[in-house]
This record gives sequence, structure tokens and C-alpha cells, in this order.
Amino acid sequence: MENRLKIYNSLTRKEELFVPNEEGKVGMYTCGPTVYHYAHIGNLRSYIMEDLLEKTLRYLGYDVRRVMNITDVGHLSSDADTGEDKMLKGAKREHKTVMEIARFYTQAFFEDCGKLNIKRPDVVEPATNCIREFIHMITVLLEKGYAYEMGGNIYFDTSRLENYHVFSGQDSDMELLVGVRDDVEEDANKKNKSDFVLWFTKSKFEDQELKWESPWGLGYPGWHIECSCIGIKHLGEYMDIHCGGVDNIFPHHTNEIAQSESYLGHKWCNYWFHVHHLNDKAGKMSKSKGDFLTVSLLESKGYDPLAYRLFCLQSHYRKPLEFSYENLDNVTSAYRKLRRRIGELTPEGEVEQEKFADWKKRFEDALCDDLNSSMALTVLYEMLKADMNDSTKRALAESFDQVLSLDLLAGEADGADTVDGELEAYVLSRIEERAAAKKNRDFAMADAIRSELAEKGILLEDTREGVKWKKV
RNA sequence: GGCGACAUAGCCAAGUGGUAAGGCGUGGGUCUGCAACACCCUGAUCACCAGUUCAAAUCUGGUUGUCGCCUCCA
Repeated sequence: MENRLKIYNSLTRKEELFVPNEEGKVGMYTCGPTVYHYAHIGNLRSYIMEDLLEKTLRYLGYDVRRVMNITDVGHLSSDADTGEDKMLKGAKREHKTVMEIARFYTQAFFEDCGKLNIKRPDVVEPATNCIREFIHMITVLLEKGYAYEMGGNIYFDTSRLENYHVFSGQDSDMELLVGVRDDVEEDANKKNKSDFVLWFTKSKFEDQELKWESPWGLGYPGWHIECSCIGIKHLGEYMDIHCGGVDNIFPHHTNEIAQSESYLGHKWCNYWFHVHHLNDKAGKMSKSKGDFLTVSLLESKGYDPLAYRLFCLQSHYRKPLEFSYENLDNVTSAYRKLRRRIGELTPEGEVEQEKFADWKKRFEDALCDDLNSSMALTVLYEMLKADMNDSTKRALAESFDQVLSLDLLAGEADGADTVDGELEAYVLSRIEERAAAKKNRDFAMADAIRSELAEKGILLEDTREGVKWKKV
């Protein structure tokens, strides 16, 4: 097959033609959530855009295998063995065990993803499932001399690498710059400032719940080792694309590359895909400051989660995006109109194959241009305006939706699905009475019926095709 | 202090050398008993300054502003 997708590669800092290791097949890895709390919509932006990448690859015909880890242990709030494990913090907060917390928030995460039409990765692997693999990898790194033991912990020795800071223009000078931030606590055990922990046995906080036996004593893994291990476990020694939020570039992805390539002895992953942040007026959205915006919160305010998906798709994944309710209102309105418009397409006539192929190509071209989702949406709008029969438009919308995943064909709910038969019969009879009243020009009666139904949550609308109603 | 990104109409946003896509909103109109829907019409010279060029939002240099990373973060 022809490789057409151009994608920005953080590693080379250039847009490149995507060429997988094996023709037609893609091994894709995504850094999953640390399941200590709900995901906020900023976290979810990354997963939406990664979902777009995965679906674009599938749409273009690639056989994609996607792997995601679940961080359920070993993610300290500081890497210097001083912070508290995030999982443990969550458990304390809610008076539950770490495993209960992990299970609960893992499920919550996938529920949120479901609402946003984010496809579940082919493989989802919790870190606690792979302790044996972590130990193996660390053992090999020690044997090869890339790691050392100090003060009870195992560290990766970054001085063994010629090019540790693979992503940035920063190089060894970095050494001088680390620690500029006041709040960075340093671990005296490290030989080099950029070294990082592979395995902890000594922890300053004693109540770490999850510990495993290892050649170096009872302990638990460092944060970075899991993604390397899980990636290699399920995708082999050569990975095509590794995804994550931009904030993962350093130190997480930098460290992943360091340990993976030292372990494997060769280049590991060719393309690095990083999604930029969702900000609010105050800047970067986070769980510790400002509003904690979750999918459930948006729903409770009456927003459709898919309107948020459209909100993300309207923008480019490599641009910071600012969230505000004003913007979301804009998009909600656009989303409602778009669905209604597509829902009104009547599937009559044959699909015009030539035009179908032509518009499909235009849609693919937009996506192939470094996932220009905004342009892809424009293609959708232009397609709807183009000179074609409804069947063709409908078929195209359905096709595009394989990637966009906006439930474009769902149209406006007509109410019948969600309302029981008795109420439906009543509503229909009232609509008839109203029609009769209108015929007699008794508009007072007609309006009275309409407001009575409105109080029951039934909204009426007179369209050219007759009265439409829906329950809200 | 170091590294990096971004700056296009009220809002979101495309466009990387040839006189500014698209969406939402606004205003006007058609339709309608009214409302809603739908449809039509409606808007910017691209942060600022200097330069390169026949030609720049698009290239170069500078200025300003916003944001991110520099061991919690998607």
C-alpha cells in the first residue's frame, strides 16, 4: 500500500512521511492514565487526538495494533524518592486500598473514553501485571552497565549515553541547568543529576502498599520502566509510533528511550506523536488548580460529550487549545446543526461512486496533512453543500465518521426510542389536537398544548415535513 | 537563567510567496399564526517594526505579548 500520511515527529522536529517498519502494519503505543483520580478533559484531549491518529491509520488501510498501559503503581509525585506515590495518595484520600482505587478509576477512565467515542486500545495492560518483565529489563540494564545500585535503589546511568536529551536542543549543558527550579528536591544517591530510578527498595515513606520481591530486595518499580517494558512486551523490539501529551517528552519519554534502546541495543521507536495542552484562561489545566473539569461535569451542565470531541477536532493537535464555556457553546450549536443536517439526508438513489471516491480522497488528504482535522471538518461541510444526491452524501458522512466518530448519522433523537409507548401515544394525540386547533386558527389552544407538552419536557417543532418532537 | 511553541474577524479556526477556507455568533431578509428549524445575504489585509521580492499573513532580522518544558502532570 501507498504511504500517504505525513506526521510531525517530535524526535526529528519535522513533518515526515509515515513509513511503518512492516508494510501495512502499525505498532502504536500510548501512555495511559495514572488511575488515581478522574481524568479531566485536558487529559482526554490527548486520547481524543490519539484516537484520531489511530482511526486515520485504519481508514488509510493500515493494520493497527495499539497498546496502552495503566499506571497503577510507581508514579511518585517526585522522582527523588521524596514524594508520595500518587496511587497511595488517592487511596488515602478515599480510605480505600490502592487496588480498589486503581480498579475504580480505570473503569471510570474507559467510561469517559466511551462517551467520547474513543476506541479502546487492542491491548490494555496495568503496570502491576508486568513486575516480572520490569525486573528482567532492569537486570539486563545492570548487566550491560547502564544501571547501578545506590542506597538501596537501582538507577539508570544517563552518563553512559552520548545523546540523552534526544528531543530537545538541550544537551549536556543541561547538567548545569537542572535544579534551577527551587522546588526540585535532589536525590543524593544519584551519580548524575539526570539519572532516574528504575527500582525502589528504600522509600522514605513506609506505608507503600504494593511491594514485590526482586533481586535487590522488596520494592516497587520506577515510573518510566513500565512504558518501555509494556511496549516491548506487546509490540516487539521495533515500535512505529509512541504517543503522549507534550509534558511527557521530558522526562518520561526521554527516559523511556534511554532505557529501551540501552536494553535493546538498537533504535526503538521511529515516530513520536505529542498532543499539546488544553488550557483555560489561567494556563495549563491541571488537577491541582482551577476547575476540575471532567466529562461528568460537562454532562451535568447539559453538554454532549461528543460536542467536546468536536471542540477538539476543530483545532490542531499541535496547537494549545483554550477551553471556555463560550467556546463549547459555540461548538455545541455547530454540532447540533451538523447532525440535524446529516440526519435529514434522505437515502434515496444510488451512491455516485466517482464522487464518493473523489470526496473520500479529499478527506484523506486533509488527514494525511499532519492530521489537519480542522480541514477534514471543512471537507465534510463542503461535501454536504456539493452537487450530489443524498445517498452519496450520507454514505460519505458515514465513511468520514469512521474517523471523526461524532455519531453523525444518529441525527436528532426523535424521542420515540426513549419514551414509553403510553407517553408516546399521548403526545401523538395532543399533537393531533394541536393540528386541529391550528386548522381552526385557534392559536391560543395550539400554544396551550405546546406549552403543556413543554412542561412535560416534550418540545414541538413545526417543520416543512410536519411536526417533530423530542424529549429533553 | 536555558530550551521551545504560538500571535489571522466577537469566538473557534484553515491557509507557509501571487491580492484571506470553513464553522459558531451578530445584523438584515425569505418562510411561518407565533416560536423554532431551514434557506439567502452580511464581516478581517493577517500583533508591531524593518528588510528580501515584481509580489509576503506566508521568507529574514528585531520588538512586544501569551503559553509550555527544565524530574507531579495528557
